Amino acid sequence: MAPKRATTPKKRLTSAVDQESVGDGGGGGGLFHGLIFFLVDIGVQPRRLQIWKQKLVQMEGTVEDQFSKRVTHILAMSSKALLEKVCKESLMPFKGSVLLYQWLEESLKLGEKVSEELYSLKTEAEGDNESPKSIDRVRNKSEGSQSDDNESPRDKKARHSPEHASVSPAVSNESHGVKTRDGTNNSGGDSNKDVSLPYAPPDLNRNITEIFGKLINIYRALGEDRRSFSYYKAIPVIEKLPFKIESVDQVKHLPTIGKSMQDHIHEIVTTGKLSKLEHFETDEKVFYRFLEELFTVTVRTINLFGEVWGIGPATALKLYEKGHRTLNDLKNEDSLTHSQRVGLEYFEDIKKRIPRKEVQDMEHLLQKAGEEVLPGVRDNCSDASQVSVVCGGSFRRGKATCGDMDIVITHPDGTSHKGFLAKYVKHLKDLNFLREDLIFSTHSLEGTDSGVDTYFGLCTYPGRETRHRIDLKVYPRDIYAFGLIAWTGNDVLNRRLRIIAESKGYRLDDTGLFLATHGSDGKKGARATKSLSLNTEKEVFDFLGFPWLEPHERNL
DNA sequence: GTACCGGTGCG
DNA sequence: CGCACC
DNA sequence: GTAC
Repeated sequence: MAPKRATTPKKRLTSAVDQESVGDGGGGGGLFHGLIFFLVDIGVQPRRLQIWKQKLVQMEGTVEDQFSKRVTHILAMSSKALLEKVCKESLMPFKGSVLLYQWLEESLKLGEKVSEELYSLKTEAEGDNESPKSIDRVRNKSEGSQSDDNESPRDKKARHSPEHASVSPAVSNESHGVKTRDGTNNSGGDSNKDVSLPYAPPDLNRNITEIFGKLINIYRALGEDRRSFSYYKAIPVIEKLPFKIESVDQVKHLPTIGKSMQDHIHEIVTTGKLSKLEHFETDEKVFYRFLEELFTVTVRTINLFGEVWGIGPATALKLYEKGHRTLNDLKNEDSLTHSQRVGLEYFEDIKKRIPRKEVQDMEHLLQKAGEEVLPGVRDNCSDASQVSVVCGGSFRRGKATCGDMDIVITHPDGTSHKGFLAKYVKHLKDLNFLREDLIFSTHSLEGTDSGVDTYFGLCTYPGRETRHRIDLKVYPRDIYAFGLIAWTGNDVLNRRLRIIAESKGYRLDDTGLFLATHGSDGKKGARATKSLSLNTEKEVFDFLGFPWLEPHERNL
């Protein structure tokens, strides 16, 4: 039954922090006496934020939860984060200081307020006289973290392929809602302004992130997911830095960068390489004394096997131990599942990236095919009802090439989606568009589960034979917004949204937003609790109190 | 010392 | 169940 | 490998 109506989340940021003033060994003193801070929480780990607030208050500063005239200092992780929180207009008349958090860190470290010069985010009076050296450098960062592909380190077989064509400015923005025949957006409608900003991925420090990227793969191949994940988290942190790292001191206090990574960074900036990585790449044995016995292995082979769709670290290792050494060997292996066989057969194809243009063509093809399977309400009625087919994933985020296609489907009438996928897949096979199946699951018919139907498979661009990975997801209209968000990503954003939801007492996933029922409610069978009803992406963002991001702004 | 991102299909 | 995937 |  109707779960308690959720009260809208409070807009307040975390309130004044527990003032349990910590002892603080030496008289921290009133370093920040008289200063009034507004902290932009975007892109800051909550824990970190909390610590900073605490410090500021300890040292007699004041922290405001809202941006106001009283504020003398704004601190932000980046200019982008800043603008998400404070609009440019209100910033212009602002006379105080706008600084990077690093200013605070340095000040805390040295025990005195360091010069604001180097940390200013202020864009001078606007218009003509641009800021001095202040910062144009900061303007574009965090934008193009070229975590090219899509998602987590887990998935997507970490193909480190180049998509470095930067971001295509021509972001097809589609609509966030359900497309209706006559082109009106019957839902997602959000701000339609298509701001094609001048992207310019900063990417100083590529020297470091590239090496860390390799370590991610290596550790994953060794089954050390945790460690791998640590590097994964560190990369975006480093990427966002507005300067090129030349000394370890500059990264000493960054989150996710601890002792070891500092050492690594030190070695990289001084010698240009990382001996640890060299070892991994050349020797192939030795390191991991404790694993040595088990893995008398070449990391490469395991890595390679693991790149086959359907084969993960465990299976890759098994296959290696069975004596296989090449992909060709695997073809004779009986134990492979159907999916793995398909993944193996089209190994090279699947790795190829798809040009944006082609994805767009295929999106149209898919939309058309959808309408053929499920003809919409004709007639003149303005409210035509038509199946909606949107390509999410990196495509929707505006990337120039895509590793695969994530198709999110729904129907405005709220019922016609049922049973649609099966017919749709059949039709697409008749069109010779879908070529091989990987996974096919349907729930909409039984009404069990949340009613999402899913298909994973391979498709081809009309007239060609190259296989591309494609996912089709059919959502009931009422939870469509959640599916669209989840499948548009990126994963960093998804996780941030989830965490925010949790902090507000909810659980968020691609099938909805639920009151965090504690423990009891099993989720099998018909869900006991229904998702809160939010019709558009915008509504979800708003509900969570997260600043709206256009799809192409979601490459966090 | 220990947790770290979560949920689902397949075999 | 464990493995793989998103 | 990092943070609690």
